[in-house]
Amino acid sequence: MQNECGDCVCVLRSSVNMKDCQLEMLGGNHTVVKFKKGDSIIKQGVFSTNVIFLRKGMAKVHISGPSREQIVKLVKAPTYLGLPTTFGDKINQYSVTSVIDSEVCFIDLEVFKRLLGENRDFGSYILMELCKSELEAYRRCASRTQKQMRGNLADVLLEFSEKLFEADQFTLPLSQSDIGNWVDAGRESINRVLSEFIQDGIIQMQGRQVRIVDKKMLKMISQNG
Amino acid sequence: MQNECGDCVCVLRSSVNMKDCQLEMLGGNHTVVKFKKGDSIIKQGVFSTNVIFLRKGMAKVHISGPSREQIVKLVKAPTYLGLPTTFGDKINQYSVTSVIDSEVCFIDLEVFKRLLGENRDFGSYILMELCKSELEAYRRCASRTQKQMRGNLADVLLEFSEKLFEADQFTLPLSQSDIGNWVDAGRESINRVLSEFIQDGIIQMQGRQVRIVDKKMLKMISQNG
DNA sequence: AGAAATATGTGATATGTATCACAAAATAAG
DNA sequence: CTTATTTTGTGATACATATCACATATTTCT
Repeated sequence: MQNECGDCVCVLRSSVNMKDCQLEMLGGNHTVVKFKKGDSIIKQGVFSTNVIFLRKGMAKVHISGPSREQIVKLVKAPTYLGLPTTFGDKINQYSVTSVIDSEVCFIDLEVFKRLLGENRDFGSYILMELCKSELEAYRRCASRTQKQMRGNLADVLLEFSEKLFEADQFTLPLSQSDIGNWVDAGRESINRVLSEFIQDGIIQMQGRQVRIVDKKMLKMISQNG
Repeated sequence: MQNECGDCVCVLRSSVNMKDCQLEMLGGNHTVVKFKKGDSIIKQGVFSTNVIFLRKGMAKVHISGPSREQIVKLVKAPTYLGLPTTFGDKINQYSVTSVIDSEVCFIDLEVFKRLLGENRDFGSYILMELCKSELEAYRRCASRTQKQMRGNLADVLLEFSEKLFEADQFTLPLSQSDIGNWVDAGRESINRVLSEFIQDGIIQMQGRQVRIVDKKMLKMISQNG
């Protein structure tokens, strides 16, 4: 258990000067849970008293909009999940669902808050993280609404390739209709553009296995909207 | 000067237990500046070392997107401006421009950080604010992209009326093309829908003076997309 | 006060995507 | 293994909005 927790915060420990006693406090107040692909980790509308850390895996953050479910972003381990929804409101304001098998660490909110107070480095680390994700949210939103489908889909493919999987070949963890909910497009349109990309020799696909062939072209498409 | 600063943080002081010595520290390290309508308060791409507090007035937060300037949100005093852009990055990641004559308080970043560390209440207050604005950003983005123009414009009018001016009658601080940049629409479309609303007896307008006549109908339009 | 720049009002047309309607695959469930 | 259920593939059509093209106000500047 302690051991697990050492791993769990090791990412932070490198940048944050965390005392052993604080690590122990954390170790004594957490639970590790496994989630299978498709399982709900955080559910919008439900009361929450835990800070959640994604140890392994990948998850989608989504919020219910006026007419459909909007995917806000995809995140991969290691990262905190739903800090805004935990601190900003007692009731979860969005959902998080694992898109591949994942492992999650629940930390008691009070313990986490105490830690924030005691360890200034840790506090400013969390503050920074929040700021960055807010900035990212602004950028994404502007980009999504101003580009058209081809550009947005190119962005998604590039994000999978460069940020999430860090490979030219990967398995899409989302269905086409989910991708549609991410980039504000209909499922059919996603399918059509994907076909175009294959036709044009930009990507290859078999099932959900994607291979990016012409990354330069993808970046071109991403840029000119 | 001290006096001014007492006002400046009075909003916080009510909820945050700030010691007099901390107030003084703040008082000694700030500058109050006036901005006229249209002046740039924070400029994207510029190096920044100040936390900025909007004492009086109203400002638009905007970010340059792939093809045009995207207005992210409108804020009114009293509020901090650009915390994410100050903490998240040394270089401003978005711009803030006053839309009516405003008064702004520049606080040295280091002093602000020290304050965050020393005063736990203040720290968690700021953390909360950040979380809330991130949640708000998610909600807005989902709403904007899923609703169509009439719904979005209704939202904007309601926001002016209920959140920003707290009155049924007010003067639009934005041009129609700015409103377009806010809700992702062309200037002409905004104009047309505005005319429709007038025709339908939902609002009255003379110049930029707006009077909301049928608020219920506006809310209806806001909801059904 | 007069000139220049910016903001509004309104038609006609173009265009990207949504939506509907099915068929075929692929996955999950019993 | 068979039956449901969810995904994917593709055409035809509809529609909301962008875009273009002006005319007219209104504000700003000198």
